[in-house]
Amino acid sequence: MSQIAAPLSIARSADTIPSTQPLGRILVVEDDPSVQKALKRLFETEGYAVEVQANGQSALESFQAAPPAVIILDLRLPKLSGSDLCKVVKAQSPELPIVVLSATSDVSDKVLLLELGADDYVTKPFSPRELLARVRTALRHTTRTATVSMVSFDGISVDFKKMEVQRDGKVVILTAQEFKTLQFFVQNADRVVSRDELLNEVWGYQNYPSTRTVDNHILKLRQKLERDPASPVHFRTVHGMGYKFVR
Amino acid sequence: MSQIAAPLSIARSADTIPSTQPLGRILVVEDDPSVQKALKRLFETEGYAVEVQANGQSALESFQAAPPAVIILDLRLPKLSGSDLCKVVKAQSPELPIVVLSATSDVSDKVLLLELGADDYVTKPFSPRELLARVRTALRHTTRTATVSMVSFDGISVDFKKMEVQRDGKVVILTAQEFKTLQFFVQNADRVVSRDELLNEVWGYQNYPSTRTVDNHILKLRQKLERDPASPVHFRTVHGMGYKFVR
DNA sequence: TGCAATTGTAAAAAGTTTGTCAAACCGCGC
DNA sequence: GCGCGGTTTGACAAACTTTTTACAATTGCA
Repeated sequence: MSQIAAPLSIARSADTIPSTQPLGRILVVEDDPSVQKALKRLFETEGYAVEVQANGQSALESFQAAPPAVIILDLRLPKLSGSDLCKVVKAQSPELPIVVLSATSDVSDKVLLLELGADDYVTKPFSPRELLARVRTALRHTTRTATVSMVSFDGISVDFKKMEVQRDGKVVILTAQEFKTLQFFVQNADRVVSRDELLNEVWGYQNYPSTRTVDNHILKLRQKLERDPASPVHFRTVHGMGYKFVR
Repeated sequence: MSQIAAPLSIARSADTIPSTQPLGRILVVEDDPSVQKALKRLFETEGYAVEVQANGQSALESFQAAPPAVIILDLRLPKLSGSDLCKVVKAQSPELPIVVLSATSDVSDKVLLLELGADDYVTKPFSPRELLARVRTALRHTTRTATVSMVSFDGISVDFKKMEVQRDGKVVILTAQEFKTLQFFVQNADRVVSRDELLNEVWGYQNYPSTRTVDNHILKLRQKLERDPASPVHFRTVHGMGYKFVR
């Protein structure tokens, strides 16, 4: 494991707008400008939206204005210490994952982190990939759907664990995005959802494809799941509003 | 890199009682009150039932009255030392996983622990998430390993005890990593697992190879086990999501 | 009825993810 | 230090998905 900061990802250039999956917004709280810069670049190349705050006070304000998906937190901070910030945030949003960056000496006490409510920690110097992996794990965790793992209606059954859909006993293959869309619809059955809401919830804050994209996905879902795609029963259009899923 | 993490989860609040089935009861044996409190909170927010005992003697009594699903054990304990407790428990219930919290990362200590019968250990500055991960792994381990030590399908037989795989009666040699990967797949048959999950579960918490590594191992498994590696039946790709093992 | 806005549809274009191979790397016993 | 398996990485092609685009069909309303 000889990780040096150098050749992490050459694949995507740092300044192209990442058009990848719905990752989240990351709040980096760090006062050292060079670390700031490195972290910002690291996460941005991976497709996250990054906000950097240099001190605890401003970080707290930022968090309260718009909570991010994860916080990466240096423990040594001016104005409001990392541990205090951690406590405040955890009191307000227990589910928000916090990854602490610390110098080895800071964590002489294992109690500290637990009490703070931090979810994970990485000691400096850390490998970029390690930090990424931890952030991803942290995200996956909170995002984990603790809801039902199967639904069925009208001869269609959806198994969220297997990520498999069957119609009349035959497996129907859905793409990742189609599956996610279906999942959202199932979880929001009988409610009218706007295209914008779908884009936000299914596609994520990062990507803003044109709203026509949504229509196309609905089209595919209808073709694959409706008995008569021309007159859909489950994936209904609500003209001028959006769509409504009915079991 | 795409995370499957669509932001559509229903977050579970920390203080609501989880309405899902109980994950299991954890016995925490720890004398430091602040660590007690922190551990209790940590596991309870994750949906476990937690019982705390401050010394070895009372822990032993509690264990005998009602064995928990896992024991988390601090080695330094009053009345009855952690290592003694460990021995007694393992003599009575060899299957009960014990995760030891140890103060030092001393190697001889680790050997000792494993001799005691502990299943895993976490050394001093540990991240909460890491501890959680180990507890989960420990739990999964007993529930599966206890039931199956052999599987066979489609002319392939896997013997977990002997660490041997045969295809059509002939021994197929797998490397350590390949075997672990296979084992994980077998234990999670029919479920879609992401590359990140594989990295975490099979490669472990401290290793962070690139996700390309996973693909290569899948490739090897296919070459060694599938009848037609070009169109795999058992090690299926689920595009955009990960892989799914089907018997 | 007619008009403007909205939605359906299919196919092309753009973009991403995965399969595969060869080379680099790492730890270990000689 | 040297070679040896096993493991990881990087590159590129192939497979597959998603987005865009263009046009047709439908809807709601004056």
